[in-house]
Amino acid sequence: MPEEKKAADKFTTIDELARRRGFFWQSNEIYGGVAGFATYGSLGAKLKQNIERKLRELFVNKLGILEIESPVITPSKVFEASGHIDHFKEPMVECLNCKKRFRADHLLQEHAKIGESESERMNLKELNEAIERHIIKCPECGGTLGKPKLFSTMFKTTIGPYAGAVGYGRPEAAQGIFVEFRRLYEMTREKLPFGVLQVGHALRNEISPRQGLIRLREFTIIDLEFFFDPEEPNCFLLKDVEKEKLRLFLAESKLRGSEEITEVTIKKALKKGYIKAEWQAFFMACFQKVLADLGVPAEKQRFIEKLPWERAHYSLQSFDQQFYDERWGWTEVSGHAYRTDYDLKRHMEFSGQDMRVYKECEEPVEKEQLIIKPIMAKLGPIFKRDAAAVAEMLSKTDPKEIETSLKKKGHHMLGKFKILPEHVEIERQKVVERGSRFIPHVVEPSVGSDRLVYVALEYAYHVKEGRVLLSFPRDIAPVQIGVYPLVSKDGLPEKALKLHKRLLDEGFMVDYDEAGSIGRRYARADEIGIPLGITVDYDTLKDDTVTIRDRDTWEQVRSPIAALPELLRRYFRWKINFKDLGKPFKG
RNA sequence: GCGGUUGUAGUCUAGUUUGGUCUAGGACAUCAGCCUGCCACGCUGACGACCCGGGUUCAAAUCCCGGCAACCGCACCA
Repeated sequence: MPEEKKAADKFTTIDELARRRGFFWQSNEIYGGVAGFATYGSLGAKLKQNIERKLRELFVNKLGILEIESPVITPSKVFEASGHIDHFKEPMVECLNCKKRFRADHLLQEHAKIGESESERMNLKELNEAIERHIIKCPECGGTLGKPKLFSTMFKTTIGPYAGAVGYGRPEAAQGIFVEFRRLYEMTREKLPFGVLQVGHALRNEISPRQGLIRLREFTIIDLEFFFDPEEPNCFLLKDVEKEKLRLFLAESKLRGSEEITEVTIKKALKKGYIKAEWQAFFMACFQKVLADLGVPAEKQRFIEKLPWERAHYSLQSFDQQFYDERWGWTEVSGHAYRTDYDLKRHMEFSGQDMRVYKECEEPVEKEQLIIKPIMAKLGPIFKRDAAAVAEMLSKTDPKEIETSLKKKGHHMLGKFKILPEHVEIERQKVVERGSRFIPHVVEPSVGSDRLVYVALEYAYHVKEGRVLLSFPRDIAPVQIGVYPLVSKDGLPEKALKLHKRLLDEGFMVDYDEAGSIGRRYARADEIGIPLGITVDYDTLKDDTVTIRDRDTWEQVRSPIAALPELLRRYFRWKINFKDLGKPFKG
């Protein structure tokens, strides 16, 4: 905009631009709005779609990852299994005097020497009793503490008319993938490794969301769950990325209080054990590329390793991908967690469904198996009604243990039951093992779509000669082409409208504008990041050629209309550059 | 949630201290028209605002209370 506000920071400037030009704004403004919700306007919605499309192109199209779409509302059982109900809430106490709030369990750990695992298992009543017993006062002012209460950051609801049917808005899209694992695995024709992607809304009832698109209560999450065999953890795509460098901010540096960045190739990061899973390293490289393609240079990116107590309950190792933000410093865009078999294992326990996969051995292994068979004809008369239970116990005990015991002592005690050699038949059987069952491991890259939109905006924002440009990479620009008559008379608008229609018909996102001077229209277009401007002038009427203008350099070339569709298609697929679009032209 | 600051058209803002000449002023944007022959030209006109709800007062954008929201700190951020 005309006067440049030196004082305003980039975030404020972008926020204002976004509202004015219709990228996004706060929802429900007419009622005052509530923090943490945003509505995208047509430009923002398109930008977001384009960014998501790029991710799909990379992961779904090129890497063959499956995409699914599952519901936001999820029965509570799912989050009991996933551990979110236990972990997505915090017991808080408020000081009755100074009103400051504290984590109840943290206070007990610090002031009552109660261990972390113990304090975390306590319910509110126990916490309250423990606080009273240890006479814990407010660490700030010494005031009396109120009763602890839980603050859940999941949105709770009831499903249907029954209050007992509790559901939650999902805080991540991942669980929608884990619960469908069996079917998805069948869809890959039972082959590992494979990945599943989901793009969708997630809900987190943040205590105090600020920062616009960066922290929303309802947002779009892109979760990618990649399943692999922990015994074959090698990433067969690693060679494509192993020479790429990552900037790591390792936990060990953090613990030392250092800000040291370890810049290493993927290969070295794995060799040195900085990153534990190859696939995780691979996806980290992918996301570094994604951010680079959105305009964030490598030196404005880093991966920060989470300290053990900062990690989610399901994670063995986590990195957060951060970009440098002028307002807030290093800000997370994506998280990379090694979730191991945690989720599938839990769903297996809670649902009773088998989440294991079957793996054939390379060669069948012949094994001799020891089998202890109860002779019921003998057990019955001796143990009477306990006979069945004894047989059951026999089957659950390690046969080897029974055999040695019988050999050495002449009997084996099963609880109070004394088993003698004549009660059982010992058999050695040859069994051929053709395979085994195991729970796959998972690495998860997870990225906030809204944050990507913000990143793209922040890094596209430029000021040239006092005018604002959004220099979006050409493949994410919400509008690709502007078509303008040089002046709005002498048949130029008619000619330009025809061209506009034709380009729309070719599948491009095209704007038409004839209001105001040509310079004004270029400026308007630059401000919403339209990469190319096509102008119909008096020569167009004679020879059917038009000028094409580059948003970033303001240079122009001249080209015949007939050649445009093919040229433009190739331009937007990054096959050719601006200069290849036509002959140089001076207006 | 707490403390501080703040809330005027699409955007940025004047006015708020000291209530009344405020029928709320300006700039930019937008729209209509003229103009316009390649980078925000100019002219004419139009549209458009006191965050919401109470209170004090003859009178409230202005003072008071409550709510909501934003910004900055604290806390939270799986």
